[in-house]
Amino acid sequence: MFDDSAPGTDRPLAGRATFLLSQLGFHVAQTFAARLAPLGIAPNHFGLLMHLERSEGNTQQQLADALGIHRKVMVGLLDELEQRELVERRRHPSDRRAHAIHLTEAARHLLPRARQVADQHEDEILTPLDAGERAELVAVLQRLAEHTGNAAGVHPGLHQPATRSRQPAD
Amino acid sequence: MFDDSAPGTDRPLAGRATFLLSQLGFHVAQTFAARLAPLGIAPNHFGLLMHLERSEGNTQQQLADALGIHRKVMVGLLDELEQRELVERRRHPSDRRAHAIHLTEAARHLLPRARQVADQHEDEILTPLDAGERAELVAVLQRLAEHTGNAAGVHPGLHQPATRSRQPAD
DNA sequence: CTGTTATTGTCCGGTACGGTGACAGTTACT
DNA sequence: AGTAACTGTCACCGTACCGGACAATAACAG
Repeated sequence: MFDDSAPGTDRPLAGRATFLLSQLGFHVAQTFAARLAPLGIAPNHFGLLMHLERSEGNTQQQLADALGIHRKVMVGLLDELEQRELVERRRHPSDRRAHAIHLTEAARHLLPRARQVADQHEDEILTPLDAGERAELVAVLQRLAEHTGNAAGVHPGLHQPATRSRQPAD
Repeated sequence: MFDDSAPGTDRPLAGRATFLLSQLGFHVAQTFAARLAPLGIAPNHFGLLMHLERSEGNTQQQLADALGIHRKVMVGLLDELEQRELVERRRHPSDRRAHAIHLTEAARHLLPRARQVADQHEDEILTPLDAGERAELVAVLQRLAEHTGNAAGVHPGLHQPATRSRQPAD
């Protein structure tokens, strides 16, 4: 595994923070998707549901803006969530061309479980670190994330297929 | 039943290390691909070229094993690199059915530039951190990466697009 | 009030990519 | 020799992304 540990000449990939971030980020996304799969949702669904919790009745356009994605992607996302009966497209009270998106009761039951999954996942990923190190890591990552210019809580890869159908076979 | 979820005040996504890792990892991959694009190669090409530097004359199968990908992916990767005249498929001295992969002179000229791009990229990403914090971050990330079980230096998303030149316009 | 323009949400088609199965050439084993 | 195993390649297929176009509705000018 640690074959290419050539010290000296050029820094190996595993010594670059950028590579580690990309590698870990990918792994985290993969495993989180696998953990979430039994609940019938993908990570992007989870993010959307969490956002919906605080923005009941918003239009699809508002949601798309908030998550930094295109309206078309929101259509697909909501289609999937609606099919799982986690959201409802109701009539918007003041704008009849828009939909007011609401969480269903099922979603309110699902969300705590999903959050628990996320907590377990986080705990597993951070196993090697103690509490202090975890807090410090989060603080550092937040500083880095802030510097990137990405809005807080907005995942730039939300348009991606969200790593679906990757059964926890590995 | 268990109303343990305080509505609206749960830990936001931006407070989870897993989300930050995924978000940052994606952003890093994106921007690195953009930075590497002018050189005519993608991040996975870069990783392969770096590996080839130390394993001249290996077969495609050996390379695929080392990078943790399938032989078929290696075919495509080498096709692209060969088209850019960065690698050569020579006759394997002892096994006539296999190819011996070698870097070209152009690749030896390109690699230092690519490494420089990677250094600049790393420096930009880590701008908010001082030298001590950077070293500590790398150390922590290495511990986490080791715990995931992924081989060091092997990017689990090597099969993914990761290659597309996403304009940093957004 | 009427007509024009902008917005919302949806659908459709082209395009590219990842993943799978089969295939020729070569080697290794009996 | 003859057969099994391996390497590298190709062709196929299902799927996801991206663009434009569209109906319905709203907002606004005159």
